Amino acid sequence: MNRFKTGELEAQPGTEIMAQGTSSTHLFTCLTGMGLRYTTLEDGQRQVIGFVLPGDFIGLQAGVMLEMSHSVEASTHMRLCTFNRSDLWTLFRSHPERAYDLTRLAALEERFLGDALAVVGQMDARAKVAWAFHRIYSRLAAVNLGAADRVPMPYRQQDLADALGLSLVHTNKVLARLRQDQVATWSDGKLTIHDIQRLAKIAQVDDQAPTTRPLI
Amino acid sequence: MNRFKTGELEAQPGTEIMAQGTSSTHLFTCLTGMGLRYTTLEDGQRQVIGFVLPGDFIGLQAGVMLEMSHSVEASTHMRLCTFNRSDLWTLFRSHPERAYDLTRLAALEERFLGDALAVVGQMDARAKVAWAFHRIYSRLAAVNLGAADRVPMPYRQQDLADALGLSLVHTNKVLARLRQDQVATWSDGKLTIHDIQRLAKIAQVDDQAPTTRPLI
DNA sequence: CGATTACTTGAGGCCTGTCAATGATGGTGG
DNA sequence: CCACCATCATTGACAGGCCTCAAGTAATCG
Repeated sequence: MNRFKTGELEAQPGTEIMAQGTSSTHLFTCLTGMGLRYTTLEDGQRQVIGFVLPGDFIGLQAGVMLEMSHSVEASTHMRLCTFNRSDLWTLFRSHPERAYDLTRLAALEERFLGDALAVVGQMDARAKVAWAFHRIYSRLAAVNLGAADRVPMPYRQQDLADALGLSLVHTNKVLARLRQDQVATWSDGKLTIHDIQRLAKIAQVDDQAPTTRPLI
Repeated sequence: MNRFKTGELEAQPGTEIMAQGTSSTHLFTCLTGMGLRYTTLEDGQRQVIGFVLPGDFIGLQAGVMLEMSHSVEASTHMRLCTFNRSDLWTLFRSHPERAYDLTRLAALEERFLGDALAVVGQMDARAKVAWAFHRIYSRLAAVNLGAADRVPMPYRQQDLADALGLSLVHTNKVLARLRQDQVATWSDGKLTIHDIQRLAKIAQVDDQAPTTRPLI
């Protein structure tokens, strides 16, 4: 895969890596750091589509369609591995197994989005926040980041609120309650899980082995 | 593409074509009829992930991952084109341009899901319903089904409610209001658009050219 | 040290969910 | 042919979860 790598890029916190509605000649893989995917509606409201973690591929849509449907922004300092979009077609011709991985990755993203949709559509605020915590925690654990019960979560409460379809104020109150109930604490960019069992129960997920992600 | 076709299948209304959490040796393309994709949560609540229309591919997840994250059900009588899952890998080796289409399709689904997430997360009930109407209408228009202002929509109000994260009762009241306001009427499985301009405005979408879908 | 950003907390109101009852339609069996 | 039942759509009443408004604290920065 390194044959297609064209270089590395550093992004500072707050930088917009890809912009909704635009194309891009480059695709990325996140090496270190964390970020956000989000769409902005016509009336200015923002929906956070997902969180970008190390190992994530960025810009598949720009690669195979011509336009990104969402923006990607760095929340922390990020190191990115860069590819040329034009090499993507070459990869499909000469490396079918890599192309297959890419498709699997797209299907995995689709699955994640489906899960998120179910959460945002059906769960109440407490369950939503618990689910987000569980997702962040297990995904970071899968790439060996953070300690046993403490992982980085360098976002703002507003980001979480926009991800879950909640207001900032209500999100804050739910966070306070989860903290009081000794389930999980999120402060200073760190998420600490106090009771993973109860968290999983509130979030309605069975706490099982994480799915492995193909690396691009 | 017909080289991979292994046959056709008929499904009656209410039939579960693929089940969440299971694998499948077959993949499908919807030829005629309409259906639903949905996930069922642990507590029994249902989230409709999307609507299956003629031309849609079914089972990509079962194809490249080993498990479906959602179920697919026929709402009307459906005619399906069937493929063998094992042929998928062959396709990647021998027909890279088809494999590319498949990936584009996956990326398109991801985009649709992202849109849906933004709608369910950010919009109020009236806008949600208007958006769903607009989506169904424009997607069906893209495949030349239905008349100028009237398209088939063979779902139940409960299906729409589960798609938008609303209760059945409230969905019904919003439908009544859209009808009274002469925006759109949905009854007897038919959706009639009275004022596409206002509908698009309520749904916060610019009424523009539909995106073309690669056919598998 | 004023300005900015992010987090916190309280009060009040509305959008939406829940409960409940009714009507409409179609299939089924006596 | 008509009770009987199941499914779906409709409507009203009421409650509650969540949003909005507002104010205050804390931390960072030029």
